Amino acid sequence: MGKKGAKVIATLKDIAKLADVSVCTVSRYLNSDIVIKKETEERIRQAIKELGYVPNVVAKSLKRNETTNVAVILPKIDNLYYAAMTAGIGEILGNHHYNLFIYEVNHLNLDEREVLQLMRENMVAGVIFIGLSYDMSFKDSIQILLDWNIPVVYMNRQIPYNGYPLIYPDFMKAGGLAAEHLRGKGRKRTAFVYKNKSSEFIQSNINAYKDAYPESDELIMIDLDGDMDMDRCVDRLLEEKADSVFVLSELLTANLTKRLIQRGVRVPEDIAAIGFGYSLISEISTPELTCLDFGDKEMGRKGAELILSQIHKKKVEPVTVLPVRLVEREST
Amino acid sequence: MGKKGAKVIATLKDIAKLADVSVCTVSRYLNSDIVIKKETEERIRQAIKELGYVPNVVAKSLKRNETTNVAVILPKIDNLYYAAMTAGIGEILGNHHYNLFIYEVNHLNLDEREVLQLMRENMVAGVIFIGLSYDMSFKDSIQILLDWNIPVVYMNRQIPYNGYPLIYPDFMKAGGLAAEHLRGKGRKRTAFVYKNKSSEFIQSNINAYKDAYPESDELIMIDLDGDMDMDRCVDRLLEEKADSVFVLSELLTANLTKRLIQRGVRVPEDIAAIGFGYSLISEISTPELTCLDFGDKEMGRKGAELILSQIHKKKVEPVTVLPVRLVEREST
DNA sequence: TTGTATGCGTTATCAG
DNA sequence: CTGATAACGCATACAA
Repeated sequence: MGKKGAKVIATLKDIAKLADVSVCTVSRYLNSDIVIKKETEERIRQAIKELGYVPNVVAKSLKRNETTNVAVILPKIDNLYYAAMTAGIGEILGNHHYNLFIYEVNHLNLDEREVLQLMRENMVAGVIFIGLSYDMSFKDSIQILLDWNIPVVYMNRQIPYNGYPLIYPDFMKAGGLAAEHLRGKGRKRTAFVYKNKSSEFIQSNINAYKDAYPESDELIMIDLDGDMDMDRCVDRLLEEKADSVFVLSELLTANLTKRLIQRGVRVPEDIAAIGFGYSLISEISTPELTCLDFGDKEMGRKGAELILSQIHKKKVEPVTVLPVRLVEREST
Repeated sequence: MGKKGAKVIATLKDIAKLADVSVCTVSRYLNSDIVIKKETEERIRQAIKELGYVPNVVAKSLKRNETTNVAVILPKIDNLYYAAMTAGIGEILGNHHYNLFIYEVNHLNLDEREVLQLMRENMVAGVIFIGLSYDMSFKDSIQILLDWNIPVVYMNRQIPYNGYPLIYPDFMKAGGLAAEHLRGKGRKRTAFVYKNKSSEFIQSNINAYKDAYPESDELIMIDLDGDMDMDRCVDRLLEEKADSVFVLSELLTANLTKRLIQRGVRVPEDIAAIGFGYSLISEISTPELTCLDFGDKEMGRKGAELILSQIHKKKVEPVTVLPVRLVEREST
């Protein structure tokens, strides 16, 4: 349609012919390492323009045995936190002219080994894993990528160093920030409310909390699993005469706060609420929620830098811990 | 380290040698079109296993002059709607063993032409654009992809057909659903509240509304731009004695509702609120918001199918309009 | 400063 | 049923 039927794709050879030089000279011009005579350069430039030449990075990748594609493997892309991390990753990658592959493992009907094999089949330059706190996925099988010399970054989970760089927010500090904040508000009977968290994750938060606020009462632990629904959770809070909740999820904080108010409990007067996570959820809630900002997007940026450094054969820190921030709002 | 120093990557040639067959036989075995003698097949299988062979899809792509990578170009990935669409796209692509590239154009410091060139450089099999309603990006420059024989789908915007398939929710129907709903609730003085929408978009919503509810009072139009902040918007609603608002954004609906309640207006008793968009925002809000579900994820799925069909040289509908659903909750 | 020749790993076209 | 051999588009060692 456009110009003259099916457009044929111009290659290096075509422009070499048109510019009356060798393929190799054109390649040199494009990758501009070596100097070229001004005159021939002009002919090449003309030919490129005339034929609308676009380089073929697939061929280049094959030849150079490397791509500029980085893969992100995550549990769920339509989740504000993972999306924010992904945005940060994409920003840095874009700045460095790298492309971003997304693999949402929930959708992929493949086992871990197959997903990892996909990475190598596609010759990705590096892989960033975004981990769920209650999910052990890939933690062990990742080794195979290292065997294949594919750089890896593991993001958002505090796990022991195991040969690939880790980057995660300072979850320990989070517990401490919450503790100090609630102490400042004169709260002593705090409940930990959570769902789908590993016991190590819970325990380390408890420790951080107690360290920062040793004179607090014994923590009331509420795991929202099967039997324990939101209403029973509220019952429990009232029975225990809790004066505050520390919820390990922003959405859970919003839902719990809403339920408390429906049940006639005043927030923060009767029970103060503070939650994990800083997105529009805590801002939309009524009352607006005091929450912990884990800097998801910044973590994405930093993680991308970690993967790029490795791709460029630079040494990187084994473990990067990012600062956490407490955002005070109405719910405390 | 792993096994024996730097692991060498096995190629077809290597397994051919080990299995004592020709390269081409191995290739045939892998792509299993033609039948192979049982015995040699077994030798090949053995060799593949022994050498841990993984195919190189970059080489394959070069040879076959096509990839299995689909690009999604969107304004912002850390946005619930676009993320939901992306999730739908990824689900279908994954099922068909296609990979998903993400290009967040806000981040890319490139002009449109360069972004499109990126698509061809990387030999993507197809491109899905996710459009903002107030953004004209790429609408015209897309033609160049068609010239290059790269299939395209344009998602989430109602624009005139221009040579590439369109898929979007039935925005017209949305206005109608809202109108019918408010009529059913006996509301007559409705305000349209919006921000960053094109005048065509506004106008077509007005038309849809009036068609479905002709006996309604004249609509009160409130554009939340520079001067018009949320508080002035509330003032205006009270002055005009509005009994309902139809907000063309879910987040805006949540914020407006919150502000109304802070100002002592009862929702829905004094003013009923209904908004565009169905995500956790409307569920978290107090009161929970009646809203219009545009089926973002499903649109993603359908869009992915559209691109796959084109890649496989099948004819596709020029325009696909997806149904919209009204979700009734507390705010009306 | 430029050209020739080779190969990256794969598929496809021939023969055998 | 199987095997040479030639591409695909590009980068590069080596010559000139």
